[in-house]
Amino acid sequence: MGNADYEHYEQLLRGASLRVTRPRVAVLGAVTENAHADTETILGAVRERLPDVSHQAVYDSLAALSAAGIVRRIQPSGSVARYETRVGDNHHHVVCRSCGAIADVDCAVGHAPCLTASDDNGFTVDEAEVIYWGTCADCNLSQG
Amino acid sequence: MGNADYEHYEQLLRGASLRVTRPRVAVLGAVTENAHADTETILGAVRERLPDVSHQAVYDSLAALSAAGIVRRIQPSGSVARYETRVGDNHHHVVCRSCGAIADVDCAVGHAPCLTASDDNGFTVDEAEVIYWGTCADCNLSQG
DNA sequence: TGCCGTTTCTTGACTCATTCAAGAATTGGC
DNA sequence: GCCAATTCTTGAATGAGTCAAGAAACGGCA
Repeated sequence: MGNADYEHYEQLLRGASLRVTRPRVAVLGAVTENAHADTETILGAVRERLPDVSHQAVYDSLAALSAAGIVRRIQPSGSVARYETRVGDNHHHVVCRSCGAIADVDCAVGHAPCLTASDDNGFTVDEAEVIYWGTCADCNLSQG
Repeated sequence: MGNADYEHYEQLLRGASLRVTRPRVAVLGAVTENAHADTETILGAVRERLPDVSHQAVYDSLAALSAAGIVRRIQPSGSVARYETRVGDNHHHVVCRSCGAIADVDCAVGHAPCLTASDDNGFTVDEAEVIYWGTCADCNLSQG
């Protein structure tokens, strides 16, 4: 994580009116460099830089960053929480049923007809989340 | 749960080559009568009928029914597992961010263009799951 | 209808991601 | 630099879900 990165992360935090703390900057860096990583992986990555951060600080940072919309939290059924910094472009995810691998997918139709916010059952919808389930290339191979 | 119901559930189980046990029939009845209920609610409903079922039997039954495709398990981020018997019609769900309420939604475009199984990033996709996030009517009212 | 192997259920312990709580340290406005 | 507010550390607690071993129930077969 170079100095330019640090300044970029600091900007993102300040832009969201969040205090710039070392754990938060490190968490943001770790999520950027480890798309779709779970909390434990992020904790490990953060500790390479700040060996003494508590797991709670990482949980708190992830919660603050998620609430601010700087990172996005995803949690497919049966998985622990995972995080990514690609936000605001309404992309979706493919999840491997076999090994849990996750990859990004742009909406096949571009402007997301399924995803139009509408009024259903009295609900006011503001977001649509799509998860594609299947098998990744590696698992396809190893299973014949 | 009348006798006709019982026979219907029994048929479903046998049709999937599952043994017909009292816990399974009761679980299937409970899920049918409590769409989108979580495991604890289902356990409660089952115990009205079979006061001594173990929670493990309910977990096992739900797993067997899910694996057989008789019930569908859904688990929006931040929620515990929930179950429904409406299967095979590729419908989706709206989830209230405020109270967690869930309602069914048919795909707006009918034949689900976003949901076409395709080959992305080397993944073989076999299912697409859509969750709409928003606020339910009750929560809209109480929040102004 | 009764027997037997297999599956399922009961009981109870256990896991582990996540949350809670209290006090210490850090941040940033003044 | 100072101070109030926020965030971090430490350590315990929560709770959905899983694991394991033995008992009971299911259903194919005689």
